[in-house]
Amino acid sequence: MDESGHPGMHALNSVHQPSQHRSDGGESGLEGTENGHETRRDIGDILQQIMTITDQSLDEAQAKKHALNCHRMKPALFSVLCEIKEKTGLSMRNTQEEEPQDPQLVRLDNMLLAEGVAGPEKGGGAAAAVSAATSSGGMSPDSSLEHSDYKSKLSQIRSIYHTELEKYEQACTEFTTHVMNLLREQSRTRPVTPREIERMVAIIHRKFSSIQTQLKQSTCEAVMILRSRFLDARRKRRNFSKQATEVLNEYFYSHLSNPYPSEEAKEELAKQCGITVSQVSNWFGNKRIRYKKNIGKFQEEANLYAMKTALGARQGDDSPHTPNSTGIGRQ
DNA sequence: TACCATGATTTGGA
DNA sequence: TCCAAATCATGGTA
Repeated sequence: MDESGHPGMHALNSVHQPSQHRSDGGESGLEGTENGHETRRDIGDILQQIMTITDQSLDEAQAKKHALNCHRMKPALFSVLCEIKEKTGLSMRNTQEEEPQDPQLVRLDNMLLAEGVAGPEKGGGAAAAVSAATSSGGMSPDSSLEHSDYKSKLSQIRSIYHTELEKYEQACTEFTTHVMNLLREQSRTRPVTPREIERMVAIIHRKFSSIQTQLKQSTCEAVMILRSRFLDARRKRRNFSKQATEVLNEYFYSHLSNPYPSEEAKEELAKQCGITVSQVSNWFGNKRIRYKKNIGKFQEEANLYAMKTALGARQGDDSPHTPNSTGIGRQ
């Protein structure tokens, strides 16, 4: 390989062949280095000063440091050291960079977003859980208290999550700034390349990111526990109100020949009873099968509602009820 | 506490 | 997807 082609070598070349770059013989730079001997003496001199700097008092050392910083050879030497360091360090560290995004973190982020813990505050998870509960036919007015409890607990989790996240982000920023300042300060006395600073920042971010992952994980667990408690609660059976049962029974017995309410009828009944369409479907399913199994037992109830229906029909001609029948069968 | 009532869920068929 | 049938799980009551 042609070493002279390496960018790091330009600095050295400029030391060895000053005449190529500076022909004016000015004060600064490398005038007077007609051969390599003087250059080598210069470098040896600098190295000697660096080696002895630890044996000196603070004041002396500061003065020496200043003198070194102002030395005409310093930029060139520094540049070469940086190049060498970059070259030797890269091969070892390249493997650590450009890590793909952790799939677990992606899952956690998605879940927190879906639950309404991360991202903009909205109905989110509470609404999702409630909708899951209602779609399977579970939300009665009684559960509104549980719902508000769920929402307030989720809100607490959200608040804690955001506070902690903010703390971590602030700590990360502060620590990064501190380290960067430290490295910049050190770069005056030792070769620290900008890429090295970037790498250090990336390392710090990775460390803080792993802490954030733990926070996200525990937040997800808390949401899951809360959610399972809420969904378990929905399984608790609550009897419908007397009025709701009456409305359903009225419809059932007045449509005994065909007790299969249409989707519209179910929606209307659900609205009247303060229950969901699924609950109406469940109720009719249970009622049909139980009536069919034991018509005798339900006869009294059937008569009662038939009477009610007849009374209603006599009071108003526009009665919504259809004529009664004794047998169940789909039409 | 046992028993019955009842709402919800599961399973299998059309 | 809707329904029947069976079953589960809980509420209410004697």
